[in-house]
Amino acid sequence: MKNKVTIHDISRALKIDSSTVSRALNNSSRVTEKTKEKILKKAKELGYQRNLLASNLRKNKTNTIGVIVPRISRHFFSSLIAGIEETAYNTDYNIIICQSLELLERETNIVASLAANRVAGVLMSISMETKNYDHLIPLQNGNIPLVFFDRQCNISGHSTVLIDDYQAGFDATEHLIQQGCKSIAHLSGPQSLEIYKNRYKGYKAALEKHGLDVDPKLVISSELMEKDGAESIEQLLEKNKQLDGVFSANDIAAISAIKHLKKKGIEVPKDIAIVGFSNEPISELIEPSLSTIDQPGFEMGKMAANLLLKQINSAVPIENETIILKPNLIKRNSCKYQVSI
Amino acid sequence: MKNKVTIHDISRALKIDSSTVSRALNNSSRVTEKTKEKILKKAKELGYQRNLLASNLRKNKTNTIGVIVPRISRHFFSSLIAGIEETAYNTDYNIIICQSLELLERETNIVASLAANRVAGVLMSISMETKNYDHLIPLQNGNIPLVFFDRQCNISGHSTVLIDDYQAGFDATEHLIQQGCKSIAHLSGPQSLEIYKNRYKGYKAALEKHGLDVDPKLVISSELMEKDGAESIEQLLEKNKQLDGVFSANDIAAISAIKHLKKKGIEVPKDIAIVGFSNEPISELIEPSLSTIDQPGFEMGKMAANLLLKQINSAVPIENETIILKPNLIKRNSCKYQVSI
DNA sequence: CTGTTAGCGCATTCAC
DNA sequence: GTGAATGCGCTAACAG
Repeated sequence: MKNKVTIHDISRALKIDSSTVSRALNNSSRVTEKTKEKILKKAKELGYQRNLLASNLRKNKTNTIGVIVPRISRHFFSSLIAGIEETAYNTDYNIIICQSLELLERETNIVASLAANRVAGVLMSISMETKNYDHLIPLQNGNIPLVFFDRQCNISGHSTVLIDDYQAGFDATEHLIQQGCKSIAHLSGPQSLEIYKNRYKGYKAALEKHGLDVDPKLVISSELMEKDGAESIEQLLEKNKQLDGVFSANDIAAISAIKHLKKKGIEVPKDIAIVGFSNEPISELIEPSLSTIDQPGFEMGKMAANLLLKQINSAVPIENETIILKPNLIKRNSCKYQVSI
Repeated sequence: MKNKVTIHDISRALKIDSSTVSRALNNSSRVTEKTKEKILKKAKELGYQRNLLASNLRKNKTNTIGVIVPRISRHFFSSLIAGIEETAYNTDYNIIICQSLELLERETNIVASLAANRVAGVLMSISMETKNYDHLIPLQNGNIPLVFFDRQCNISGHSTVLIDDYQAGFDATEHLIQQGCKSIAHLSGPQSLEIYKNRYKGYKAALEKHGLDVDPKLVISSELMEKDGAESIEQLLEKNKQLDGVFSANDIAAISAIKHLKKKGIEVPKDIAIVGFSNEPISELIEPSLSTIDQPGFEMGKMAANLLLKQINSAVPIENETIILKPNLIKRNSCKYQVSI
């Protein structure tokens, strides 16, 4: 049986005008408690359910925010989404989740779809493929606020939440140095993305601080996918006589590299420490000696959502903010096959 | 600058009635190719963007499906969501993601909200707290199709996608037996949920098949949260002189139990094998000996979404289906601290 | 405080 | 094939 109960039904049943019913249902102060009660009672009796579509159309705003991530199933992003959902739930917003899969074409379609759905705002982490931002125009046209997270975007006019990648790179590398590593390699990502540039800068800075050379043979850039980790570590071993530590700019490549080493049973002169990002609860178990630098995904999600809500709820355009979160180095003991950040 | 371009604007500009514009934009066959072209051109020129809110209100249906999971950040669910998103994207649907956090109250609110938003359908995995299903009535009232996944629900009239939990429990237990374990404990979940009942049944069946006793002292039910794993393993060690293997009904508890054992440096007479669900890419690294039973989350998401779409797109109510996916036991060598399923 | 009026933007009847 | 009229369900403006 279809639910066709509208405010008019309860208006008719009570001989009260539908506008008053609407007001009562919205808990307006300009309705007597008595009539409010009567209306609410009748509404429940008839099984009334507000049609938010109509309400949103009339008000020309929705209670939905769009979220675009490269890949939902990566733990950093899923915990980030959890953070967004948490604050959205508390403020009566829904979230629409979309994944770009690092593809510009998908990102373009998604943006258009979100704009057509008149979302109240958009939170996004741009794809690796994205080099210019024409596809974001529909949001601009629709006057839809946009907040970036994790991956920085070179266009002005938008708030951003980032992790201090420089610091993360620095901390990770310094940690390896403190464990006695001298010859430390770096698996880096596409230099078109700020996050990888900054992690690399942190790596360099830590080496320099401790008087170690920055050897180009020790740095390999890739897309940091599954296959890249194994390939890169292989190359590194070939090219370098000595290799004490590896700082990986993400977890996927780090894990792949470790798997590769384990599979080949490679014993290198010194322990290898590999550092990438991961806040998997499970990661602790990999090695008792594991050190990690946690990316605060959940926190970041909450902050990004709050930033966006501020924009949504302010009548006038407000100043953009950039929030930089500190990564969290969790040190453990030795440094064999460490997976971290 | 606000995007206020409606079909009326392009109607006015072209001196063609808005209804024709609407038809053209919907690619109706009852519009000349010529006028269609003119209209599409003008639409692009003016930067027209269809207002899906209005369209949906008029058609009384949306292009959005709601997804309710206990917790987004658990890998099984996030990869499941990725599967749902994939098929949704390909069929021009959006997905609204909500997490119940295993709380009935939240689940209730979420259901009401989705109903109010007139989603086209709902995919859900009920929370552990959910014992009856009154809170699903809004969906029924709204005639909104509902498909369950992962966790079975004892009400009829809905399609379901499940993993063969009996088989998973059986496989995991038999694997432990084959590794030489005789005294195998089981960390089970709330017996109100079918999945845990069935995993337990599989456990029992495997023991019986191999002529081993089913000892009640070896079975502990809990909510399988972080704290439960450690507590349960502690209790098991206290109560049992011998303990060769443990089959854990989920990964959270299993990981917690392993951590606890490692922390206390407990050496038990024989190896302990702990089996829980996890398809983390990282899990392989925990122990070279790790065996896992993968839950096909992505696949399940796709299947569930397809089932729902079938319901949504059929004019008449269609027969319910139950799809049972096989778990995937990936055997590795020894059986020390195994985390799987 | 409550009722009246008038749309939000679109799609779907009907006519012609 | 196209136009004119109508209303999806709700809220906001204005009266009173």
